[in-house]
Amino acid sequence: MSNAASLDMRVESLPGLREQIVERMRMAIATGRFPAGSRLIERELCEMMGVSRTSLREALRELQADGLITLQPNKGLSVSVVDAATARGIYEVRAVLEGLAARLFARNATSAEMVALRRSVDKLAEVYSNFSADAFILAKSEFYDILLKGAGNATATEMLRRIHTRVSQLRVVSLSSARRAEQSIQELRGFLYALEARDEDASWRLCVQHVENAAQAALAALPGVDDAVASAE
Amino acid sequence: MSNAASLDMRVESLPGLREQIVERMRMAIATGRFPAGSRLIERELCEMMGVSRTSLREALRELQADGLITLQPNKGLSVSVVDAATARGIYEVRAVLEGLAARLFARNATSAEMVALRRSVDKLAEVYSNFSADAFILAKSEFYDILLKGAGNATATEMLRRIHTRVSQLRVVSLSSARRAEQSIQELRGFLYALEARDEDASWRLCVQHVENAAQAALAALPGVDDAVASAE
DNA sequence: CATGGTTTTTTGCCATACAATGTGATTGTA
DNA sequence: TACAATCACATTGTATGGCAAAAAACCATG
Repeated sequence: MSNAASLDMRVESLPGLREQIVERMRMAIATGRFPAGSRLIERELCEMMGVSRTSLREALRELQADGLITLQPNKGLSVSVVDAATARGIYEVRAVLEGLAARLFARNATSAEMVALRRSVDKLAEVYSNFSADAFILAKSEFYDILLKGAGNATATEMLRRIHTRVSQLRVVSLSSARRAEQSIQELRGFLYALEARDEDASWRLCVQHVENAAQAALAALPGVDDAVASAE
Repeated sequence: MSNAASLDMRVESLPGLREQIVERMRMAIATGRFPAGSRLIERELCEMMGVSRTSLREALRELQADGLITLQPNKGLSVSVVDAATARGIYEVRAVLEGLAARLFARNATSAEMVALRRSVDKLAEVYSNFSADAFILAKSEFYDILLKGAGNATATEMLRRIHTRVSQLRVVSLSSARRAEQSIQELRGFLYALEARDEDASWRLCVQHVENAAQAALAALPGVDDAVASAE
């Protein structure tokens, strides 16, 4: 993101209060500040963030559209709870959308983007060796940014962005077993190989497989109602 | 929908003003009442529908989240325009999501749902013969309702619901060539056959193929900036 | 006809109000 | 005590009016 590819000299449109609210709420939910199932009272949120109900409610509509919060008419909002079935469904969708992105990247990406992606994977492996959960998440996120940009499908990108927030809700970051992380990187290397060969079918297959593996690892940790789930990315 | 499967005796949650607004706006955009690219002024919409700005703006956030309208900060809202590239992207996403639904239906659907789907296809073919565009659209929509319900993935269903609205914007209903409609039904029959055989891979393949064919037919009609695009479903 | 300033329109955000509904407490009663 | 009716309160849903800031439209002047 911070390299040559971004020539857009825009002043990076100022936040806009509503967007700030959405972002802060998103973060608060993703990080567990508002646990799943907890109720959200408008007045409290207003005071908490120092904004008017008008703006807050508009922001809440967006979060609601993302499926991040649930509204029961005349009763109120609560943070959506994600049961095992829903989680599986989300991973299924994610698999095909990322698979699509993979196929499109293999088809459309410029060689510059291909190089960027390779660097990104290298970085990911490097970060993995000296073990920093935050850095790993960040690197992974960068990887996806490049992949999606190269794929060039705005709709898919947008949908994955939304899903990502919901997955973060599960992944109360703890990077799971180092076992899975290592396997994950292995998978990505194979994936990258297929992309560089411009092999659409293999790219698709490996990407879907990668997400399915992640899903399996994540879901295995989920059913226990008692404790948080680990990141299996 | 109107058969035994629906035992929910709820009073079908009363509309709620905001939802009404969303629905009417959705309809207005889908039917071309507000053409793509046209600007939307809040005050006008308020007067037009007889609601307050508060409610209206909340509704607009939902439409915005659906990608149906576009907001330029401090400038205003306009109905999103769908260029050829975007349209292709939407069809790509739709293909994989429906493909996923197909696979899941083949895997999970009850035999009752399977029967219902078959009936739905029969109806579709019947409606086709006596040529009623509205009835065709309706039957098709019913077909998808059954498919998605049987697939049992709420996330995918929700995403397809959104996409559907955007596609409707293109499909200024005219049912395209009877040629394509006939082929479409043929494809559906093959698709149904795969589903009934519980063949997940074939179901996937045929479903994706079906959407890609529809996309090709639709996109072929699109590039002409001059006139509306036909339905190639 | 360009240019620079002024008016108008429109959005973005806010405070407040009030009806309807849901919720919990209190009281009345068996 | 147990239970039912009632009342008070909290919360949402919607409406109104207002004001600052940005953009657009307009206009006057060089």
